[in-house]
Amino acid sequence: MAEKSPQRRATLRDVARDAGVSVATASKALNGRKEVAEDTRQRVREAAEALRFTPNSVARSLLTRRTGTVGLLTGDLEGRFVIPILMGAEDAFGAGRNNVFLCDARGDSIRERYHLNALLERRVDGIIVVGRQTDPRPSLGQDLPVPVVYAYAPSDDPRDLSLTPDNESGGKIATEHLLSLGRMRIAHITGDPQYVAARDRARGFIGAMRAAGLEPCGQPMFAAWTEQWGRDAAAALFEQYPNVDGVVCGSDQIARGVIDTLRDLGRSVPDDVAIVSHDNWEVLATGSRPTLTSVDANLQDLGRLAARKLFDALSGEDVGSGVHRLPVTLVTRGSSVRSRA
Amino acid sequence: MAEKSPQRRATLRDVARDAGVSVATASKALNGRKEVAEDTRQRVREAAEALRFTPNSVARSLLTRRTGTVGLLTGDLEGRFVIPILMGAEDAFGAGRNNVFLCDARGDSIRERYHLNALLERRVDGIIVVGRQTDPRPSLGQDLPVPVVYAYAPSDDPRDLSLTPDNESGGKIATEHLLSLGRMRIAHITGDPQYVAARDRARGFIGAMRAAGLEPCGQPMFAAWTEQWGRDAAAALFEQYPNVDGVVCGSDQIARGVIDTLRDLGRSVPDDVAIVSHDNWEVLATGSRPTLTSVDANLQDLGRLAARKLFDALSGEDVGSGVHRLPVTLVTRGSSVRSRA
DNA sequence: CTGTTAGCGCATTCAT
DNA sequence: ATGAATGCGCTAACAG
Repeated sequence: MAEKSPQRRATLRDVARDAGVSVATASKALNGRKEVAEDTRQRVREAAEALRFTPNSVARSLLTRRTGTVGLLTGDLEGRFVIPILMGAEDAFGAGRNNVFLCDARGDSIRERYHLNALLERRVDGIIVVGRQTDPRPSLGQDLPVPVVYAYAPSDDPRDLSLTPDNESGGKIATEHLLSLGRMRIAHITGDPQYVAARDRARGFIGAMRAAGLEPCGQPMFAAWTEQWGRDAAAALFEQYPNVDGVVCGSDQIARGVIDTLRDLGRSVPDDVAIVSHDNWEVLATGSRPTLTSVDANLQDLGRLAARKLFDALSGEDVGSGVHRLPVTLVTRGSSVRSRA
Repeated sequence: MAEKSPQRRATLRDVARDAGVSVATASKALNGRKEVAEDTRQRVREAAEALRFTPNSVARSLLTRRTGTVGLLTGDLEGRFVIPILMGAEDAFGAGRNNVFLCDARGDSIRERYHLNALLERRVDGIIVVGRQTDPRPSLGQDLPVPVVYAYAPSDDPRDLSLTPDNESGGKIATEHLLSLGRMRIAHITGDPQYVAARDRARGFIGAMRAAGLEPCGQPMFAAWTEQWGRDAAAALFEQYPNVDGVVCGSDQIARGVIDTLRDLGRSVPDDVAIVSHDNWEVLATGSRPTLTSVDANLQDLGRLAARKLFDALSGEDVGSGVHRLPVTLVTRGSSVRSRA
């Protein structure tokens, strides 16, 4: 591994000394300020290079009262939805001079409080709170000294700014897609009814059906976000409604299960039954046979936007407030439209 | 969202003033130093509370030359393997007073250099480099002023400390598991031969077969880490060797594909053919029918260990060097042993 | 036990 | 164009 440097790292003073100038001048030279002679600047640069000088941003922060850091407070990293958001945020920051502190509270509110405090002590310029469900979560409060943006899981306080995917619209476009393909006997199999996401999507589904003047085939079937439930639900569904020709699934896992059962039943996807699902989880959607048409929540964009909102806030603008529902997109694949192979 | 605090945040001086003591005393009081009268301490605490004082760790860092931060430099966050490692590291740090800077270089070495520099400017106490493959990656160099640990992807410089899963042993225990079940006609279907991981596992497989005095059914089949390849390879395999009774798969995705084809062929898993795979990717392994027996790389442990090694280095110990191959574990499920349901 | 003094490394006045 | 001085907020050494 890398050697532990035997002596102190070079400071601006060392550079100044070697370049034969004052610290002030050295500072100006390295920071590209105009009021410095070109040759002086060059000398300073060379001295800095020779000493492998790395400016100490800790000292700078102390002075400027800006650390250029942002805290990312998440409930759990396992969460499939946290990562893309995190990537989006990291992406937006990575381009600039900011860095992200990652804090995983492991779903424990005590630990969250603890991490929040740590972030505040570190003088982060702002905080993004990322939840793993779209259910509202407790606000961190209004009296924080830094701006906060909530991503995925909205805050339960409308004074906060929250960004979350528009799941109702997701259920809608999924259903409209099937309708546009001429399917008319459509059912909805989805996950845990405790999740707002499940209920939102179901609402979108029903709304789209009504708007088309059609009745859904049975009530939306709620249970779990698993392949197993997809298999079981599909078996029950096709027993009761053998002529269903389209299924909107609440998740890719459920869709995989549904397709599995349909194969057992000898029904062709998409010819006999077209399937649309949610989440567009790459590994599930593209590994499936046929591949899955799925609604993508564009989480990376959501993360980017969250970061951008924070930037705006840092430059003095108001962050805004309320829950913003961000657009989702349909990704069409083989489970709804037969690919010409 | 949270208000931007109108005025400066309270400083230790404010606290000292309100408590009627000097800054030094206030500092000692809050830091729990012995040389302070209990009632004084109490007064200071109350003043701090009243002012909602949050110590500025930036100032403290400047003085102590320790930031209590660690950089986590990763190639790409999408990577399925990065997250658990990251969780492990965050876990190990989260317990203490440390925080993690997350940097995603997006697979770009320029950006990696850029991030590395940023981390150094921020005076992180150490760095963990996480790659997405077990193939060796370029060292960051020996002349860094902070300790570095490489996780998952080992450094190509033996002077660095690298932690990576023992994939050869993974191939071995997977195979031995099938052998212990009495299977004797075993084949190996795996991923991209460019990956060291694929070759290592294959070596483990062959070694275990030889050790048992058996010949593998055909050469290990290399191609891609996808379900599609699993399906295709299985079809080819069982055409040529219809009596295969066990398959070691290079990944859970491949295993899913293999099982898919076996169902088409009317072969029962695990009765006719037992399957073992690698990665133990929860969503794939438990969603499968039957569920997948899979080799888990214990990546979270790996991340934790990496963090711990860094700690040791920070306390002056030598980090050590060389590539350390960490133990992997077999998780037994329904694809190799019929569950009594 | 408490207060005074002295920086940590840097960017910014304000002189020169 | 350059440099001396100041202080960001805190802790450590020392003196009382």
